[in-house]
Amino acid sequence: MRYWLLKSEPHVYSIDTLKSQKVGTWDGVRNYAARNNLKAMQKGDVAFFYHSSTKEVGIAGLVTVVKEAYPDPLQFDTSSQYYDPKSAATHPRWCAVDVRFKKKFKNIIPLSVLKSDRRLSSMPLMQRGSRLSVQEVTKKDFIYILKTYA
DNA sequence: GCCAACGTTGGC
DNA sequence: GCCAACGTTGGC
Repeated sequence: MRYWLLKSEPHVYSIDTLKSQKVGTWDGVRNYAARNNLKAMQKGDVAFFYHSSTKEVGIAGLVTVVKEAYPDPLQFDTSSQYYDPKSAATHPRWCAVDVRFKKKFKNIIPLSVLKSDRRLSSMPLMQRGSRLSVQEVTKKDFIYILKTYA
């Protein structure tokens, strides 16, 4: 079992949206490193739902992976902003996973709080310029964050 | 295959 | 809105 962090801009897709859907599709990832992480996710893995580019930047809650990587339908949808003309149906370039809502924290765990915790300084999230939207989190860091801040 | 230009991400 | 970081594109 592995642990992850999934970034989303809440005005596009928020934890509240997922909560009302119960199960949602994590699609639109168009970065190879992030995609490779999506592919590595397994059913039952747990991930932080992270809100980016918003007033309250930070970890909003928890999700579980319910469907492992499959071709992201949006890459073939010419009306989607995620359409990729270079992706062939026979060799899809991008993938999506399905996640189930697990928990919304009472309060978002702010990025600023995580950054001020020296124990977490090695997390990719803390590195300047780290833009990866799908990151792996070590078990140790994941449990520590849950216990300490959630 | 190099590398400059350009685009995007995302915190602040 | 600024700007640093970094991925992608495309000319050569």
